[in-house]
Amino acid sequence: MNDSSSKMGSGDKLLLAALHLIAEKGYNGVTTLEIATAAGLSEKTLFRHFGTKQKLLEAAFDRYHYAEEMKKLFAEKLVWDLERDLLLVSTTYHEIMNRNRKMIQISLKEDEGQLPGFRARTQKHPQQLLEILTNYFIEMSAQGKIVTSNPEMHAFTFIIMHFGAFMNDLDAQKSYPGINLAPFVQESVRLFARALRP
Amino acid sequence: MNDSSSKMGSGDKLLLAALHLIAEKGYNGVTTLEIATAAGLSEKTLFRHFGTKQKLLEAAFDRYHYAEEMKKLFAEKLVWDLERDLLLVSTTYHEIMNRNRKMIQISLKEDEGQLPGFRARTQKHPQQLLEILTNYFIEMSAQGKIVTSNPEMHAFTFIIMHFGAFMNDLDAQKSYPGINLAPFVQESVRLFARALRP
DNA sequence: GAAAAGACTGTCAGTACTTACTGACATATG
DNA sequence: CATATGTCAGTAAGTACTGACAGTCTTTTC
Repeated sequence: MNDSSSKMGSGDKLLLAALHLIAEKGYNGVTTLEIATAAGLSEKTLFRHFGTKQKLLEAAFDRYHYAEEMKKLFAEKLVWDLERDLLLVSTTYHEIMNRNRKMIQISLKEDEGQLPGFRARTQKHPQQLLEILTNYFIEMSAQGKIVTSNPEMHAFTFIIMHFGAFMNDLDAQKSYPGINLAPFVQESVRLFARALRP
Repeated sequence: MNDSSSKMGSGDKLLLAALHLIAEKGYNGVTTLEIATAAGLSEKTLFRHFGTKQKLLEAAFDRYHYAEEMKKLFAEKLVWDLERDLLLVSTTYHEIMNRNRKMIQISLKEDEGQLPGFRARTQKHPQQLLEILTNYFIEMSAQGKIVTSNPEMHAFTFIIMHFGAFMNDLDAQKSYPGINLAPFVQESVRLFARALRP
């Protein structure tokens, strides 16, 4: 049950345990004692490090939230081949979403009131991706390589589809347990490419 | 803040208030006093009706969970015209998901441990739909009306796409606030029909 | 190398607050 | 009278958080 390979400092052990447990049972569903025990430490140590339970969560968020600039990520990598680029976009999407998996779980469970700014940060990536993909579709359409009557809606459709798949995958108790991500990504990209071909 | 039109019985007022608040703040994030007050009643009345907080939630679930047999719903309505049928499937999907909106929010926030059987029931519809749509694609393919190399995966893709859109719409703080459901449904169906055309 | 100092942690007892839940009694409504 | 509700006071448990003290381990210093 314990991520704490013995080399980690106490602070990190606590942060990881907190992230793990809060993602699973919600902020109000976990006690500070539980978190400390899961980290293999005493409750006292938890408070010595972070002062309050709230600050512990905030610290965990600051420490383990990955936020790259996506535009740079794509600026050089797009090769203006539809299927190839869509595959790049979707795998990148799933990579980032997976890295922020726990964060996303938490922001789904807690309401905005108690976690100021939490949502905004977990939603940054999806929004950037939508912009990028919309512009990509517009340019591809101008180049005559695809047909899009509505670039933004199509970009949204593409991303929200992967968002759905990600959500389904997020939970141990998922709705569609038989389906894995990798083949889905492949097939969905193929499908989309077919839909947009001139 | 109050749904309680004066004609409702106390029991229902409480159930609705509970549903509303738990969906918003989570089971552990709401107190019995809050629920009772929101219903315009005293806490005592709450306990007289339901005994415990747990039973209140369970009662709310039993009372407000809509679970029709989807197969019957579609048996007569499908007309074997791809675009028309996909539109029917997706609008029906969104209708049912919307009716169970609060339930789904709750089952997302709480972990399985505390709500036995909750998940299973909110996931019943999606699973039935996948079956129906898969069989539909197989039959349509046999009739030569569409091309599907992988009917189940394509059915999954279609549904999970709408699931994603539903999730995005579920929250006040959604990731893509500019996009409405109705036009999305239209466009996504058109797109899908294009992708599967022979 | 021994000793002293400092940093980190555990134990334990305890406080203050919240919250699910109860019992006794009064009130209203039909 | 019967049923449904409100008020109020109170209990028992859980939980975030604190203070005092002791132990261990590492680092510094003579």
